[in-house]
Amino acid sequence: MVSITLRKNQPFNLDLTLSCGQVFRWEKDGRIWRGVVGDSCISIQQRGRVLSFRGAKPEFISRYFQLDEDLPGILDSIDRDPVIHAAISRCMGLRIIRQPAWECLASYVIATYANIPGIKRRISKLCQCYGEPLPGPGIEIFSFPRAHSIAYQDPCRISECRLGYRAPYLLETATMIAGDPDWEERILELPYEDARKELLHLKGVGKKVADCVLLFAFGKKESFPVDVWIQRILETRYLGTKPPSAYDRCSRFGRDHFGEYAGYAQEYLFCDRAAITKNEMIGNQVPVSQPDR
DNA sequence: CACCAGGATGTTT
DNA sequence: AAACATCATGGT
Repeated sequence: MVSITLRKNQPFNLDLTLSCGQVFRWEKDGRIWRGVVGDSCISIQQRGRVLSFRGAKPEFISRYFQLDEDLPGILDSIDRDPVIHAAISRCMGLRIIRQPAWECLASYVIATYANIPGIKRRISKLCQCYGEPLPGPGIEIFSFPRAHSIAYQDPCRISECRLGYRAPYLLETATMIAGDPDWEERILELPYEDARKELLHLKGVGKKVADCVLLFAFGKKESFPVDVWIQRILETRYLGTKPPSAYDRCSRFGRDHFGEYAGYAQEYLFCDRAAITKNEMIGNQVPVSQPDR
């Protein structure tokens, strides 16, 4: 058991960070969260400013949860209207996790047009079918499968994972990635727009999935993914429902309105989506200037 | 039982 | 460019 003591000016909320739907392989067991990152089975709990964990070194934990990022500074920079202000205060301590790139990519290809419990179940099954058993006590725990395992191993078992129409997308993208070992380094070095174009070549990767991968795996914090919830929030609280709001309009608005850390704003809005969309009070809309491009 | 979900793709206007 | 149908599955 190892511990990290968070600095006073470094807010962190483990529960929100692991439960808000950015990662899909963590389960809470009492006070303890258990999950797999890379080849490590990790258990971790938070008591106030103390993080206690097994299965990983402090540096690994710190990088995974991005504890070195200046969260107060980031939140201050995106705190530009009453809606995001309320979300920030309700979700204080939520951090964006630095995910392994392939796991993030594959997960969000699978995640399209499904709800979070269903996504978690499918990913769990995918790990059972194609992952490798990890050393540990008790029940068998599997790593997230490598791309070449999914691409070249028992394609019949894919049906067990109940991916539906996403299965061929995952198989094709896994094949592409398995044959392109340098893809992660290459994309990492590209700026947001260019990296996005690269990802969009992959099957099952559209704008939203690409933006999620850029935000959650490649550290592009200006990325502003727009799913149905974010679109709903923008329509009801920011942009109104005038034109059928296209993806590009919403995403560009997010980056223009919230700035270089728009991705954090997106994640706080998503985390607070239930509260934001509950009161359908008209007149609660944020007055914003919309540059029409 | 309806309706929806961290959408992408291919086709038609 | 924008609207549309379609896709498979499970949650609520």
